[in-house]
Amino acid sequence: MKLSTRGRYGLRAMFDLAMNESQGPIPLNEIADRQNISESYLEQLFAILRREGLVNSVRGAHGGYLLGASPNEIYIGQILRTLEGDIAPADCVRNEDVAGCMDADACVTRIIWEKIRDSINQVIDSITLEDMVNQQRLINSKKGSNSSKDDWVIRCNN
Amino acid sequence: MKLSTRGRYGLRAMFDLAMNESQGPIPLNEIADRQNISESYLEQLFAILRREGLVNSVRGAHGGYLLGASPNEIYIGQILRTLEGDIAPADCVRNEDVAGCMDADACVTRIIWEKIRDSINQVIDSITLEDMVNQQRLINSKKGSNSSKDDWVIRCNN
DNA sequence: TTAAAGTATAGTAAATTAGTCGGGATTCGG
DNA sequence: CCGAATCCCGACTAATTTACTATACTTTAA
Repeated sequence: MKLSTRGRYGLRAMFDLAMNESQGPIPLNEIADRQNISESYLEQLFAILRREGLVNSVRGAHGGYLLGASPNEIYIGQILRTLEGDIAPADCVRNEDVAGCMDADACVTRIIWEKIRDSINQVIDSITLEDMVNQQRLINSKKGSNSSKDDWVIRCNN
Repeated sequence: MKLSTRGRYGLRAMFDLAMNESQGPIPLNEIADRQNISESYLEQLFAILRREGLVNSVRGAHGGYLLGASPNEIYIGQILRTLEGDIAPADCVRNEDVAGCMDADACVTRIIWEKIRDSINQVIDSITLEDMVNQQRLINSKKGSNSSKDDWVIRCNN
């Protein structure tokens, strides 16, 4: 019942972009360094995110990636779903593989999976990247003067 | 982000026991047949459930398994957690492997994982086996006279 | 005594995950 | 125009996890 690294790394990388929005295009190696994620793996993830319009790319020297919309328009649900597919505890409650669960209406466990799915979606579809950025800045300001530029960097791989 | 078969099969098997509570000990091969789950795999799951006290076993001929408590005392959260460990989208928000996420308080993604975890737990810790049984009987009664004894059997593997 | 059950542990095949690798195609700065 | 910095693409692979299977018990009712 864990998210895969796709979703977890992807969210961190998008959050990284949001924190650096004003800096122009951010090259992947910067994100990879800051977040301690393999650059070539990130390339895969960003290819997916780009197809979905969640990021824009700028090719060539001094290129990099930009958010595809303002941080307050990007919900983390979009990010996670793009990278992981529908978030659900069982296949029979994913839109994708509507997986012929015959008699679905009469299936009590299905009702449980639906409730779990819906409660997850309610969380991830109510938080934007902007929310995350604001929360991070609040945390940093509370830490006071000894906060460095990279205080917001997420070090662990979760 | 799917539950494994351990949790999914386990819940169905426990629900099966709850539906048949009055029948005395239920042997695993009955559950395996009804639920279309490998019997030897179920054995493994029931070994875990037994250690946790969620079921009691009766050995020997005419033996089988009984619920370890009344259906209204068994929350599906207990079942899922016993078989899957803490339900959480990332390791850093599991009680089990408190996995040294240094600076955890300052980690914004962690806050998201916590919210997801909590919303899932709220669902699974508010539903009992009795709730499931009641809901199933309600569904069956609505279907009217043409309902057979095994109308509640879950056929799909989700 | 025998057959129907549970108990325990090890092994294994399949699937998924989490990457790596190699070679392009673009673009900027000099 | 050249070369370095970048994104782009697809195939490949290693590691892990999952989902069982197999084997060899022990216990108990009839």
